[in-house]
Amino acid sequence: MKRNRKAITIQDVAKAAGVSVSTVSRVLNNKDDVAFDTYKKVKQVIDELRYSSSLAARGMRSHHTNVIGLIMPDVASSFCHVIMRGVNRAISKLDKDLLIYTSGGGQKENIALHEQSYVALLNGGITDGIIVVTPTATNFVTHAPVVIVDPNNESPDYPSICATNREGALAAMNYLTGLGHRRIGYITGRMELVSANQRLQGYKDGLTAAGIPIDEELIGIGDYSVERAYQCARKLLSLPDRPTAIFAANDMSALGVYQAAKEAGLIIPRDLSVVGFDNLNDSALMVPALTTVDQFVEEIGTIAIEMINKLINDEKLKCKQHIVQTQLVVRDSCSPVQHN
Amino acid sequence: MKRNRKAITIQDVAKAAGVSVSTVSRVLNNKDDVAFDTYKKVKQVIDELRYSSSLAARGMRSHHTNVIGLIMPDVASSFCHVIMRGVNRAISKLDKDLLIYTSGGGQKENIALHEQSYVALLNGGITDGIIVVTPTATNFVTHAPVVIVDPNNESPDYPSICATNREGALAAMNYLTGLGHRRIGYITGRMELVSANQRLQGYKDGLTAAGIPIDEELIGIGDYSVERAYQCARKLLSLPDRPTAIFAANDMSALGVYQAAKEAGLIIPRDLSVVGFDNLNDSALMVPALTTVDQFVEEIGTIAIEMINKLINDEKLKCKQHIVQTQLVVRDSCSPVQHN
DNA sequence: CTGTTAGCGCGTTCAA
DNA sequence: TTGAACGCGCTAACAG
Repeated sequence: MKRNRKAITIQDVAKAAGVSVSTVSRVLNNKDDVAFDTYKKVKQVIDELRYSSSLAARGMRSHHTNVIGLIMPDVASSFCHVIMRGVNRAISKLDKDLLIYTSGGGQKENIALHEQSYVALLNGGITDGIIVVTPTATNFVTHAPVVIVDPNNESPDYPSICATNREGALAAMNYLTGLGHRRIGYITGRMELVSANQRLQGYKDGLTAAGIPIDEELIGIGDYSVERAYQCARKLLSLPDRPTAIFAANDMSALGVYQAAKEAGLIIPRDLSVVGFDNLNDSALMVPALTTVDQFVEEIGTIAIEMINKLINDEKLKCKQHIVQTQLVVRDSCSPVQHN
Repeated sequence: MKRNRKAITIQDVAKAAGVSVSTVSRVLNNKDDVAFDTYKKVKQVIDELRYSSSLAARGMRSHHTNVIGLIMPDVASSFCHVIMRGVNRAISKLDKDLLIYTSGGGQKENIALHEQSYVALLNGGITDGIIVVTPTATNFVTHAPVVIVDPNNESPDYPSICATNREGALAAMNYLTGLGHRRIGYITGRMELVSANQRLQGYKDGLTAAGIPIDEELIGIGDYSVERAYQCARKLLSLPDRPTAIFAANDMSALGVYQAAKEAGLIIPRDLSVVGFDNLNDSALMVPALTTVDQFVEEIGTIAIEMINKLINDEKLKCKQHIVQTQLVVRDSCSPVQHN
């Protein structure tokens, strides 16, 4: 491999083709006022030199780059993967490119700063718009549009996408109470996010609807991670009057419950019913297959792209807050409550 | 939210602070030849205006950006996640930033083109160096350094990182043959990659070492995906003289085997032993916990960053091809062969 | 210590 | 239809 220390510029192409830089520029941008012969020749030289114009310079000059930025809280979670997949698929139909940044891996404190500095970074002429997923930061400095997936409670009203979290959680709870469960534990998500609050609300509403009083002891504060959920589940399962079912705020947390249950010698669903939220790929593969609330994460990614794209094109959004319907998916992780 | 259509530039800061742009630039880059008072004032104005310098312009001018690019084949696989995690962690200690691009989601044919266009894009002044993971493309045009994780067979000798795949696979095979297995199925990885070939070789060497002839019928061609592996496993398990053990080229493929086994009514490990490769988080959570070969993926990500960083600093690499040791991790998915 | 000047690579006028 | 000149936002060289 030859590592050409110097990049080839539009100038090199112009020289090699015997034309001026502006002509090359015209060819690059498919302007139609170029003689076909010139066009052909320049094209050929471009290929030969394997020239590719500099995103930096292009963006700086023309103030748009056809690149969309995506800022994710982490890379460990399936949720993020699926978002990425949706985003990626939608964008490939748009003839735009995608640049991703991850703010994870740092301290909680720094994440917000990272997020903010990254929207600034991406905005420095290399990105036309940015999608931020489950932000820790509440505010961003940007001159390009921003769309938020699952916004922070404190966020000003950026355009955003959210699922019907409360309704989904409620459906799950109705299912559980319908099976006869009355001691139902709950493990929350990252409570600074709108989604986590809505799901918790759905849990509470579900109890109320079934005439079951809310027992704060049955609510563990999680953060959408396996580890945290595992800790919460351990605590719940060691309660004197332990719950017969646990509703976890996302599938990862349900996985934590599985672990804790296994450790406690409890068989799911015989001894403990479990419901998750998200319906990512993993949930169908878990043993037993996890009953969960589908929030069509991939679709969320797709919609995010559509929204940001409209914003970039200065089109109006039909609604600033886009709502995605959730849906309960029943699998094998729940059973009627055992009386013995 | 106010969306300032016009970004604030270094000029605005200079004007507001009553100094020249170069002074602002000095402050930004922490040059030490600035009077403390001036420094303080400029800093303050920067904060007030919430100014953040443009990566594009900066990169174009100074020819380095402190940003490293990462190009990944997909986002669906845990492998990629873990790589990202390792990369992310290593980079946070370096005071550099990371930009990720995913070439996945497209047709096989296009992936290579995507990869190539992306190294060109990232190289256009916005990235100091690039890491490419399991490339489909074999060649890249770039003036900045490139490091490859798990290179393509056809790749020219870019600096790269690879695990001791053959040795790891051999260890797994020795373990299986040690348990008495003689009909051992194998599901390959993406055969255009060095890793996949080496693992297959380890499988074959393992058989040979145990005096077992190689039966091509027992080798299914996978691609590191769950789906493909599932298909292969189905075929293997429906063989008249079906294998008593299946070695899958990665953990995802092992998951596919689990599915096929379940469908066929086979209990792991009683009726079928399974070994994977990678040891990603998932493998410990599978039921039964998967015996697999750890290839320290997170460490690979870390090393990739170290390598690209040296290259960026024009330091010499100790070795162009970095080798990471693999190690067999025994869990619950294998048992001695049953004679009945 | 600070300001002035000259580009980085590119797209976009405006003339020719 | 093409080319020359200008400026995007920034840093580095050189003056002062």
